[in-house]
Amino acid sequence: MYRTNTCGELGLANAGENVTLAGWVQKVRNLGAMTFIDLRDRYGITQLVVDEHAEAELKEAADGLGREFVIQVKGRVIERASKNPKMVTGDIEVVLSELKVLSKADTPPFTIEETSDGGDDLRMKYRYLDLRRPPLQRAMMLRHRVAQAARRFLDGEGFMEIETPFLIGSTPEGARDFVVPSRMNAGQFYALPQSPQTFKQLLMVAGYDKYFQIVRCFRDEDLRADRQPEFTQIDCEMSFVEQEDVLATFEGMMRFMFRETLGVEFGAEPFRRMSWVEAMTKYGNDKPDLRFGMEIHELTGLAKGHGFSVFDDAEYIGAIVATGCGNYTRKQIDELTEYVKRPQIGAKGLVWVRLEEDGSIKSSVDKFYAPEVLRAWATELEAVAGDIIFVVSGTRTQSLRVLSELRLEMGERLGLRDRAKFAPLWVVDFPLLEWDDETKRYYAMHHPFTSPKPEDIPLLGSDPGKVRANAYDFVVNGVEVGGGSIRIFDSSLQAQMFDLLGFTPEKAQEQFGFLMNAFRFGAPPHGGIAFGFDRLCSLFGGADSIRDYIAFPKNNSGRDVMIDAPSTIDPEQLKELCLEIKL
RNA sequence: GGUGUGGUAGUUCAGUUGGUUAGAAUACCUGCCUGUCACGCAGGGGGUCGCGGGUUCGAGUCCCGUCCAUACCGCCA
Repeated sequence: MYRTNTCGELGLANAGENVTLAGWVQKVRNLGAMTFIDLRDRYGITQLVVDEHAEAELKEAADGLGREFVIQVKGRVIERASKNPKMVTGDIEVVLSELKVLSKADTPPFTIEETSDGGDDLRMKYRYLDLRRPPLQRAMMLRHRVAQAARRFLDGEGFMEIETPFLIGSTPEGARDFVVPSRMNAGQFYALPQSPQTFKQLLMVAGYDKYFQIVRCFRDEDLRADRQPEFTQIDCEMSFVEQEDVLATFEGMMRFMFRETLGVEFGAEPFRRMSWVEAMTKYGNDKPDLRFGMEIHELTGLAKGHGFSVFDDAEYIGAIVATGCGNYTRKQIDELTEYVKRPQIGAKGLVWVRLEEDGSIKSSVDKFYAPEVLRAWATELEAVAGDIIFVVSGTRTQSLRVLSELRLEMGERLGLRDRAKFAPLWVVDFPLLEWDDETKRYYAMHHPFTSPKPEDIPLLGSDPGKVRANAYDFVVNGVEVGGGSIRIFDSSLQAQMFDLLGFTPEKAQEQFGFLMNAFRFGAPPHGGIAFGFDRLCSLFGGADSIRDYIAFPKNNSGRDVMIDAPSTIDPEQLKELCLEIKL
């Protein structure tokens, strides 16, 4: 037996016991006649002591230890002479009688501590060392708990966990596929799934009316802090349901998971709902952060026609109110102006109106607007003395985007985006289609199997851009945590959708024939949702990046710097696959 | 594909207007130390200043190119 106890569990109650411990050497403190060793495993740290009574051999063994050596020790638990209240095991220590080195260790390239001295790149290269650190261990534990909570809830609701294949066919719609060459079918390729979408729909046809899977998905697109080429979804689908049934079920799941993993309760009120149009109009964004207000208001009517050509020529003029920021200095305003003028945001400028405490009004456009006009803006915006109004103009789309970014930045500056606070939201009534100017065609905003709202079906022929979908996103704190839809289960409606999306019947048959064929054999009405599991974990953990919640993530260029992948392959392998590389 | 930021000791960073032998902290090694827990004290070793080119009497520092990392934009049905 390698150990009788872990390094996190011994306390005063164990005093006097003879124990065997094993773990990694965190730190050796040699005081001359006595030596302290911090022994670490994933449960905690226990202090070992080699005292003045120790035999020379033991003393020597202790002095020969280095950081991260793996050792096994035997000794007796005693109450400490000087306790450490900062440690869980700080009341006791283990007086050693035996010490055995199980495995020596090179000096690690960075410190294995709560806060490491290593940079991101280095820690990624030695990920297995970084994973020894408490923050990463907490993250992995949180991920485990989130997964188990989801499984417990779904199992309790009668959902079955069913696996779907990773080697599937490529579909050109949507994100780029990762492809895998087939040796046995020379010249042909599998693709890795971007999601198990079509398979879960086939499972519905097969009669497994409540399915879920915590499943890896693959997308060959550029990375972000919250985007990895392989990521995990909690993928769910149900039959004989309408949108309300799906929302009710998964609102329940989210409440359960927040309660189980964080102890957060949301009260009896149902989660807030907002149409896509409302989200875009009031927040400039389809995933609004509702931890704070600061809604966008349109000023086009009030601000146009006063001789200020920037506004007079604009398609849209909109504003937000920063409460209590009327004392902003020129420097602070300039900073914000620079912020919104950055190329990623792309504002042309930022107009401000300050409502002074004495009732007067100052603005950057005083030349063009009389105080009464500015006061009318303030009334429209419900701004009061001490507030500042920021106004942005341009095209509607661009201005809303700028206002959205400005709102989030102001929320950040004013400390309104509290990580301990959670604002859940369903965004509903998404448009079914999105027009693309470049290719002059409609694309499915969600995916081509999303059903239109029944009352909007007549518009499919006349004004497809106006058709709303039975699609919904689950948003928390401005993060899109999940999304789904009620699917089309009627072959003729599906054919109409493919036609709208520019598929010829032959092309549709070629790519999605398996699904359409299946629908001919009795398809139940169905719908579902998928949650971004990594994002849920980072949301629960209060982090912006999902990388800390993935044991072995890829870096910004999609590389695994630890195993150095991707890499070239052997010419023999290429030959077997009938592939030739031309760069 | 694009924009910003960064690359100097094992590690995290500083390095002035271009100027003597490139520094600090930490880690590592040696010695001392009986209550440490960020142990302490004394000493020591450790550098292709990412790489390539250019300007200059002289480049870590300026210029050009390139590679790597990172955040974002495009992209992500």
